[in-house]
Amino acid sequence: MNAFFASVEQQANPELRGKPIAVVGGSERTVITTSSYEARAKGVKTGMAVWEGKRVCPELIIVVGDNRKYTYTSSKINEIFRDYTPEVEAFSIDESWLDITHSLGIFGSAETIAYLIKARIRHSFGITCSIGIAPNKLLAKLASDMKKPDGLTIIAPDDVLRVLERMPINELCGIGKKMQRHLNMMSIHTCGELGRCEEARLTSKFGITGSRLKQMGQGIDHSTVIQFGEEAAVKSVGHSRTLERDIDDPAEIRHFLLQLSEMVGSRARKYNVSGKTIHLYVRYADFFSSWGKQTTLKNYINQSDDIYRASLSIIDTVKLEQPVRLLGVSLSNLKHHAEQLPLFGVERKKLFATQAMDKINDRFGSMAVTYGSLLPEKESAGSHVIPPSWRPDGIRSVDVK
DNA sequence: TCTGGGGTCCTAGGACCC
DNA sequence: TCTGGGGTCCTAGGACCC
Repeated sequence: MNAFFASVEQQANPELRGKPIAVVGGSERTVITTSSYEARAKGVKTGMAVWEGKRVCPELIIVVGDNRKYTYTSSKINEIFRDYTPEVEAFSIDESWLDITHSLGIFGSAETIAYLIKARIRHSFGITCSIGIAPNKLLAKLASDMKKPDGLTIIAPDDVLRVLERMPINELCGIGKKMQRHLNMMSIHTCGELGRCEEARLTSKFGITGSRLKQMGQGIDHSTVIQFGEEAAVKSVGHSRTLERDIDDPAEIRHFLLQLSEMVGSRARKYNVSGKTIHLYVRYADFFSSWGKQTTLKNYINQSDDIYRASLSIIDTVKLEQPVRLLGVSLSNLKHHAEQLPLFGVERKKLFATQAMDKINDRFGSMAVTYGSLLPEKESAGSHVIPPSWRPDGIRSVDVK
């Protein structure tokens, strides 16, 4: 989708149409997550602080995002995709891959399907998208980025090498700033040059990634489209929060750790996972210095207070050098189970209490019921996030071990 | 009033076991 | 007395994506 969050907001509120708008988060130190094309024309970019966006575009309209709108719209759009092939993989909330190899006989050509999809999305939701048609996922993604907004780009099999010849390497999904710099220093600037580079030269510098890089330069990608329900199981569940102001009071830090632990715990329980590695992340007030520490326990846990205790045990080993800007807690080394583990005695009672809490919070919003010590933060607590693991069908598949 | 939040994958070094 | 090689698990950190 093009400028997805901003487009959805402009549809929801006609007064925003045709105007420069920026969608932001709810907290004080938020950044711009998406801006409309009208705003982009003035230089507004994703990741900018709000004041920065206003500086380059004084008439910028700030809209606080509503993730439920976006997840709902995304689900409906993916339903449209599945009218054309069951092989649909959601890459993020606003991007999907469709393998239409086996649909061509029914609908005619790839181009026909693309036009049908574009028309239906425009008709149903009033938003535009850019579609890329190509022999594989790497090239389809590249093609979809070549014309925005409202694009349709086809890279035919016998056209691949011609398109790649002068294409800058950083246009490929997977080559970021650092990799671009490394390759540039090796005098590799275009995909054509990357594809022709001797493999040994790349592998000696990048290891197995080097072989993959050469293939990318040649437009080779053997990865398959992974349908809903077939995705790899989640590997970690985490939350982090930039605090409204920098803090150094240990009691306040513990307070936020409990809040994060509850957010992580409730989501882990919703996914039916527990984990035995807890990772704590701290960013200091100067923004640049930060550290992460992890600890691995003997047992798998997903109760909020267990996660909280583990994160305390980590932070207690550290002497904080500065006030804290951001705190993060994440749970990994996960085990997926079909249902809660059987427990006895106090643990069993605690489980029932937790399940009751989770049920209430599911219905009335996260943190409708929470730990007493978190009450002052009730309002700002669990904001609705869209993790990358978010899928139109709900959560990712579960591996039952 | 500087600069969010959710992930995955890869590498490197150390501990430990056989 | 001094020594090899395979493997797993753990921690820390970086690059990349949206």
